[in-house]
Amino acid sequence: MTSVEEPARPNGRIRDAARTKAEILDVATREFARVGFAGARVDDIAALTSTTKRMIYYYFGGKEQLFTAVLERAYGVIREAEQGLDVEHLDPVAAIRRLAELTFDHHEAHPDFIRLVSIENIHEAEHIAASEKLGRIGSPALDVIRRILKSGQESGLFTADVDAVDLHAMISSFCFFRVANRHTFGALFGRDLVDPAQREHYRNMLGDMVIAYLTADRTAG
Amino acid sequence: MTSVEEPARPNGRIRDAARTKAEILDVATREFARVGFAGARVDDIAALTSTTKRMIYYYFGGKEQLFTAVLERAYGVIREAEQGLDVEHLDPVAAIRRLAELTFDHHEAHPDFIRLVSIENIHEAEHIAASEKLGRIGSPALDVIRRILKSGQESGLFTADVDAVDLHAMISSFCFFRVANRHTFGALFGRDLVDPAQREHYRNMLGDMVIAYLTADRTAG
DNA sequence: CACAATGTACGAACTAGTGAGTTAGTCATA
DNA sequence: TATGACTAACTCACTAGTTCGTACATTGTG
Repeated sequence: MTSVEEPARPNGRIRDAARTKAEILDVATREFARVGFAGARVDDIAALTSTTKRMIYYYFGGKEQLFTAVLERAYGVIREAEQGLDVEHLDPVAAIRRLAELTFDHHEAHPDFIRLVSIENIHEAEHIAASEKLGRIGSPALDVIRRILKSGQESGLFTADVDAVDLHAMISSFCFFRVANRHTFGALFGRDLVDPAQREHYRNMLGDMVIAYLTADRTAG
Repeated sequence: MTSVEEPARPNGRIRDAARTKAEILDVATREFARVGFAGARVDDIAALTSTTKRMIYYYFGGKEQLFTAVLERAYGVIREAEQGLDVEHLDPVAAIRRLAELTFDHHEAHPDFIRLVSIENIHEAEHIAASEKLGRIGSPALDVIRRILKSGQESGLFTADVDAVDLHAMISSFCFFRVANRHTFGALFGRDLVDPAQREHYRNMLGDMVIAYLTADRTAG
């Protein structure tokens, strides 16, 4: 998330378009994540900024476009995290585990992002579809998975028939569910999946699961 | 007048409280699942029924309680499906796979339920918390998992340190994500996780993953 | 000055919820 | 079985309060 404390302005410039836009995005991210798109109020978002509602319309055009801008930035953050991943020097097993843990850590650290994605799915990804920016971004994680998978399969460590997108879905499933469904799961089963005391346990469980799947003998029917 | 306590009016059902309530619940389920709690309009729900908005307030008290009633019924459906599960005669590996497939099938067959759960998580499970009915229901699936797990661990087929709630979370993760995040995943990675042609593939993948995890050798660090 | 950036005030449309009255079905009793 | 009291089920019209969006005025800055 871009921080509000922007470039140290020597003289306190009152007018700063970039800062105003960033502040609106910060607040809107929090509000949309908190109560959803329909639940969020443009007036409330404006009130939580140091500017006015007029600026939201001036810079973003409307509530819908504001939400799209929020999504674009949120996806940008995870893409950046994935890009910073360096696993080329690791063996395939360790590399996959490291990648899974990156997803695990990112999802845990960004519950607002998880909520936004849940919300966007309720809206059948219409904002992603409407966004040029989001339409054509790939996923660095996917590229990494492809490379690790290939290397692992060539060396015979991994079973041959595993697809990169599928593996990404598997890893995301676990990490996403743990954060997204924390509340219903906790209420129904009395267990907080995001309890800090259980963090290492679930982090290991994810890695174990993925590695077990990748290295399992699948001959038995 | 042979007064049967069943109001068995074959078709002349002008006034039928049970029917009216059920119809409201049906429509409300669809609407809440479609556009979320805040996005749903009581007037719209009423318009989609053959009764009036006043009846919603008459029977349910308000929008919030209507949503809770919708959730209660939706959770009841999956509980029933779980209750119908008969895996006692199977060996642990087959039993776990069968259970996982039941979850897989139910989630796929009830996307509205998945959406409602997503929505309820955005609301931090406040309706579940407010519901007496939902507060004290257990999960038949969990009981089944406990029994299978114990048997599998005693016979040495499964690794010893796996917990039933954790395994349930793992299975649910995969099944839930596939349906809930279908749209964003599809938009970003160009793959429809609920494509009928891929159904068997993902169904097998789930079983393979769970069994691999349960039977993996976890000695290597 | 020109124009980007910002603030104020307002309104049309919407939205959850209600007040008040009506009709259909039940039941006790003569 | 006819009648009238009673109540659950239902209809209609209304309102108080929101909510998104905008017209218009103003201010700071290069």
